[in-house]
Amino acid sequence: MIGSRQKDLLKCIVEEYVKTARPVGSKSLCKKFKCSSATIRNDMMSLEEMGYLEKTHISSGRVPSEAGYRYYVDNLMEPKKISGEDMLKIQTIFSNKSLALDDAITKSLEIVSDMTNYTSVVLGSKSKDNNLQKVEVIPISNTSIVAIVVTDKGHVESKNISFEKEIDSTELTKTTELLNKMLIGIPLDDIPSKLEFDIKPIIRNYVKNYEMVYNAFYDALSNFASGKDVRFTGKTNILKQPEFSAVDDVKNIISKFESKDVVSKIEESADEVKVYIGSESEFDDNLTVVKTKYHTKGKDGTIAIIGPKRMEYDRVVNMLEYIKENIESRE
Amino acid sequence: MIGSRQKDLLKCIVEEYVKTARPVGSKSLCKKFKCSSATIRNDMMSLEEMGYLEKTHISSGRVPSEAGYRYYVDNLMEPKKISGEDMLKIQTIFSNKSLALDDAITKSLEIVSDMTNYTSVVLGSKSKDNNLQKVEVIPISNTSIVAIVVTDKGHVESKNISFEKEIDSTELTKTTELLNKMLIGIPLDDIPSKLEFDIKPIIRNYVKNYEMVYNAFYDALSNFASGKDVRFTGKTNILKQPEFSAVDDVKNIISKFESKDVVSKIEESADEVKVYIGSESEFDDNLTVVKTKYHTKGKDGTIAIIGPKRMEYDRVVNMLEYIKENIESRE
DNA sequence: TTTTAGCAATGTCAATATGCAAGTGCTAAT
DNA sequence: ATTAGCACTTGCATATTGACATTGCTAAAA
Repeated sequence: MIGSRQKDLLKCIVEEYVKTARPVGSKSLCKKFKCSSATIRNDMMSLEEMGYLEKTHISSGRVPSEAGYRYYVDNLMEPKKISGEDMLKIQTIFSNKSLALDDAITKSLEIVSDMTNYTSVVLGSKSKDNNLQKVEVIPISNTSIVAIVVTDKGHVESKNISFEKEIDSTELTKTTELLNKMLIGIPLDDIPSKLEFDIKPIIRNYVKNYEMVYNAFYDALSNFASGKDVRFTGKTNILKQPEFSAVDDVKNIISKFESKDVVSKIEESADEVKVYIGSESEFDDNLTVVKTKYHTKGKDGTIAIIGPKRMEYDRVVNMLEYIKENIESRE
Repeated sequence: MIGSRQKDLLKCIVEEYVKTARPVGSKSLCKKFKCSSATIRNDMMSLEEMGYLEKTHISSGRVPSEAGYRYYVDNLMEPKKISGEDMLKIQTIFSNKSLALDDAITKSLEIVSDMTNYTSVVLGSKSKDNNLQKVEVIPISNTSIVAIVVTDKGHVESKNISFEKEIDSTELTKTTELLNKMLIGIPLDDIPSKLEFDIKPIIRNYVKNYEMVYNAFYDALSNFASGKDVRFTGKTNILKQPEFSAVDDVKNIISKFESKDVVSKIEESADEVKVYIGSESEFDDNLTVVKTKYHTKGKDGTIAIIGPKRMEYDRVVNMLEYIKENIESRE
């Protein structure tokens, strides 16, 4: 079992390493623990045997292992009160009522990125719990229109639709009316099937060229249902961290940020703030992702901070909690 | 003056260096020019004195200088017919009429990115020559609405607007009607001043709480006028090029791609395909930007390819020309 | 039983040396 | 105008070295 002084020691080593990015030697901890370096070394050895510490090479100081960070986050870390100044900045953003919630979230995470030098991500799911509020059609020319779809949560998507042949405007109006009559209030997810099974049979009967019109709307509406929206801030911040001084690492991380499946890797289902260290992150073994789901009337989403494993866990966790609170308490 | 064999030599050196990324030595060119390495060296020396070649160090082979590339592009490069296969891919995209032009452009540049391993950019200006077609207002709740603005070219922008107090729906309708009556057909650029000087005096008289409503619309509409839309493809492609093997270069380039003023650096005013080498690019001394403005009925924009100075100029220029043609000939 | 002092062992890191390969500039001969 | 020959310069990859940090172990001390 891990002893009490060993816990203190592990905590010290993690925090020291987070601060300096250099392996921590036994000598440097003598004063703090009022004992000799040999004693520290003995404890270090135990901690290493338990898997909490590692050496970069045989005669280096110790560095926390993934398990070490894990233990630190779960058992040792003390909540670090977010500074008054930082708190104020974030609060100011959220109390500015004229700022749309989405923008407030993005802005607050920009601040966190700046303060921490990590990368932050906002991931909003558009379709969650959204019902169709209105379909609008605006004619642009004889052969093209813009279809606009609005949900009851205020999300808007538009699609330019071009037709092969000239389109009759009364046909369009009819179709639009029909769509509005039958689809208002329907959850976005249900729309594709509703279109196929309820609308299609009707439209076929009283709109000529119905296929052309129907296909266009089908495209526009079902596209909308699946949209996800990812916003990174400070993508390059993380590259400033000293652990990423090798070209390949840098390229690797950047290309992971650009990759298509970023959404699935970041999306979070837990309601509390959770910490995924290294391999736990499913993202990159050298990175830690701290994230949480937020939940508002209008929208669910994920906010996340991405940094090196050597991260200021206490600070980041608290900031994220604070932002989550601000998001959710803003009615 | 630059002699005829020297021109051939410069051409060879550029093309060889583009292919191999290694300084070109005199010996390697003997066979091709049917003379000894010493002769080549003499010519190389002249070319160096004229500023077209450089050495990386005193005993290395030669590398084209910026002026060398410039001369190559302006005088030596032969148009390299784009391969039938590549041509087909691009044509297929553009002939698919159901794909919106915007998407076709993006897709075709994705292909170019893949084929060349450079980075491509599409930059569309939203406001250019766009006139307001319609303003729509959709109520979401008692205190919030979505304002939707559509232009005659089919661009759509929406903005969520929250009000401090409950909003009267007839007030909104009145305002919307007024806006539509007075603004339809007006170029987007002129809208902010029109709002301020023509609309404000009227609205003040017959809408109570007019300030709240006015400000919200002012925000939404003037924001719209200034939007630009940038889409990168293959941001990390360029990092695969061997010249970017130093961490700092990589970080530097990535942060330039992320920076806010990317638009102004990429935007092009010339109608032909133009090549900006190194410092000419105003972007980064180690990069070349090949770009052109395209012009369609609906929209102007810029397409660009970003690569190392050591770029396959002939190939890239031709591809861009081909895509430009495809864009513009698609009525 | 726990802690400590002392010491050999082992690794990093930076500076220095060494040899090889590539390619040049110059000179004198063709 | 071209060429052959040669001394010279540099990069690069590979060892060599010494200074330094830190460890593990052992045996003595608390």
